[in-house]
Amino acid sequence: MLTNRQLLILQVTVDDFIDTAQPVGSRQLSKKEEVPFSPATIRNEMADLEEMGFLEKTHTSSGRVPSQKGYRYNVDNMLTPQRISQSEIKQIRSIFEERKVETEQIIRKSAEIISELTNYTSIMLGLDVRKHRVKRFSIVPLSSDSAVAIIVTDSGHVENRLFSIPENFQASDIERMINLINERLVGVYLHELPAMLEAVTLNVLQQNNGRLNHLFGSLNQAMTIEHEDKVYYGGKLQILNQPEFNDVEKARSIMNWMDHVNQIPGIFHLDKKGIQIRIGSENNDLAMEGCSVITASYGIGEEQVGSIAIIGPTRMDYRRVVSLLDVMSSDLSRELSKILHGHQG
Amino acid sequence: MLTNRQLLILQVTVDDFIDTAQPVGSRQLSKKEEVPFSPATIRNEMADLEEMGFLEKTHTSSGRVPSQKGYRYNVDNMLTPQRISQSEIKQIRSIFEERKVETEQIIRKSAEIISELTNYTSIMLGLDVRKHRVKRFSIVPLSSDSAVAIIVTDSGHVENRLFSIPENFQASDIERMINLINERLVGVYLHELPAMLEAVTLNVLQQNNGRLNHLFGSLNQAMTIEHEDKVYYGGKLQILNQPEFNDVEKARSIMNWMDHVNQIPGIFHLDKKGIQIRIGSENNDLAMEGCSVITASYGIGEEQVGSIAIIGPTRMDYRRVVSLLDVMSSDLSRELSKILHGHQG
DNA sequence: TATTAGCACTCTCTTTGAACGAGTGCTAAC
DNA sequence: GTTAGCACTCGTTCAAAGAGAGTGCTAATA
Repeated sequence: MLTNRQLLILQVTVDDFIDTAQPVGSRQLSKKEEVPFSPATIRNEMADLEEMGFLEKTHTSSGRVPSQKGYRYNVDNMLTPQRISQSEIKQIRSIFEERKVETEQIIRKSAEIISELTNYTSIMLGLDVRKHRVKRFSIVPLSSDSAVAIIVTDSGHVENRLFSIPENFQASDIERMINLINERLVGVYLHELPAMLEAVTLNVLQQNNGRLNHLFGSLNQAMTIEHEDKVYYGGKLQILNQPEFNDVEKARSIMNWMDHVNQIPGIFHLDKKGIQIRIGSENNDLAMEGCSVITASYGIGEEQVGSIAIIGPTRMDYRRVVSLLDVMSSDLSRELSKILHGHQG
Repeated sequence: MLTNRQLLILQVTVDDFIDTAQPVGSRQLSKKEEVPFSPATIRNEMADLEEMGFLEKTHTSSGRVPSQKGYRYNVDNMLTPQRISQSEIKQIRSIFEERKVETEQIIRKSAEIISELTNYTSIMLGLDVRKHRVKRFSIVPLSSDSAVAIIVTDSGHVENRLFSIPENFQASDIERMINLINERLVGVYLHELPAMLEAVTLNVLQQNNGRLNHLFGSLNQAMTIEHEDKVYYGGKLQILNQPEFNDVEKARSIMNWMDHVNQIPGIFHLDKKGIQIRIGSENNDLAMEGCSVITASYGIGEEQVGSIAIIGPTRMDYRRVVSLLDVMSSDLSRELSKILHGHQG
């Protein structure tokens, strides 16, 4: 479809614009070693590329700028991986150095480091607690009418909920409840928990334990509270360094988007494994006009447990970011498998 | 010190500038009903006020703008409380309507609402967990070499820490440990916990329980991890609406300040009760040049347990914010006392 | 004596137009 | 097929000019 020369010119134009943020002119391009053509030739090719929709002009006599389609083509067909230097790999590995067992710490630090390496803002989704399994359930009464339910998962995560105790229940009732739940619900996935709890409640009712029924009812209510995904940001303000966000209005809308990113379906809950790139309007959000999001997922074995996102202008260094995310996600997968399988096994 | 007329002119100038963000001129002032003087008179008075340091000019022939000293004087001597409308009070009360028992929810919502009411950014410090008391301590082993320690406080807050189990310890050892700790440390303040745990460890050692000693050592280590204050933001982007933050550089530095506010001593850990106002450089931070912070503390009984901060430009509506914070903090104090005393009693 | 009107002056902001530079499209020459 | 040349377009920068808002000072006024 594109001639080799067009390919070259598109590539160099995109690279140059990513680098300088300035529209690329034909004269300027022809000065580069990689481009052994005269400005006039380049102009002709650029005109063709523009006609095909890969390049755009900001005004009649300006240089060219890659269009969204141009970036897309570049990303799909011309993206050679960038070599990640040893020192950068070392920096990534340093995340796991401290023998941290707390996955939250690891994720937090990962977000920081990937942001430092890319100079873009990163957002990481915390491990999806709903995929953890119940290890131990317990209840601590606080007063005569309230108690806190605690669930420890096999990964060491602790969830807790306050719930109220109906009148006339005593410690012994609660003791029985704890036992009932631990008997039946250990090993259950957290996302199955509300349903399973419901089932246990029903069972209790059938066995004529009518008394306990109220207690279970109250607990059920507390447990159904939705869990909001926890997100960790790295270099939240990096995005403001990009010249395209020099406008406060633009900056505000992107910051706002970032603050609500966990409520946006499809950003993190990827169906596909691996790395995904959304350019400009592909994000389906006006606030993200001019922004690209690159997401990578990592997992334990075949199961995908989390994802990383990098936010930048469409004029983003896709090559570098993709390569870095590649290293990062596979390292994360490996290390988390070690840590969590250790616990599970 | 100031004549009544000067006082009036200062007041009106401050109010007008707070409202419009434009330098206030003599002609403009003389048009107002409250100011029955000619522009020339006003000019004379303004010149005097400038000489005294209460007003400033942005350039030789501009109108006047309150100086930091001007705001300070206004705040200290001329701040009449603003009446808070019934509907606003209703809005504040709505925080407590849902019979939430989870203090975190209450604080989160408070941050939102105070920000909505003021149109400034709010920051709230979560209840200081170190002032809670241990209600129950427990340990859940995750694998042969790790376990999670869980502390439930009298307020229903749950703290947890992963720690590693040295070799050759069994469930029975851990059982003994839990019992030892629960025997001695229930009722202890969380901030005393590390020291108390240390004491228990020593005691264990003296009683020739040398074996358990290692286990305690590992736990101690995990428990000393510093607790970072949890902060909740309301309307984080409100500050960007203010014209003084139209500059991205300025916006970045204030956002950065906000992100690290919990590491700044003296913002939240007030010694004084009540409402405090820091204007511009009184915040001791270059990033906060041109910003004011108003903090209010709330508490349970005599004990101060948390605080609210409102961030805005120095050109902030002090009158309104102070009045709102007043209502808010006393409401919070009252409701939290109800909830937490309920548990403690 | 306190207040005000009048006036010259200052400074910012906006508009205007000219000069400049970078880039384009087209045509003709290579 | 490629390139040199040329007229043209558009954005940017700069200086000058004018408008507008405000000031300080002085003299007139109540």
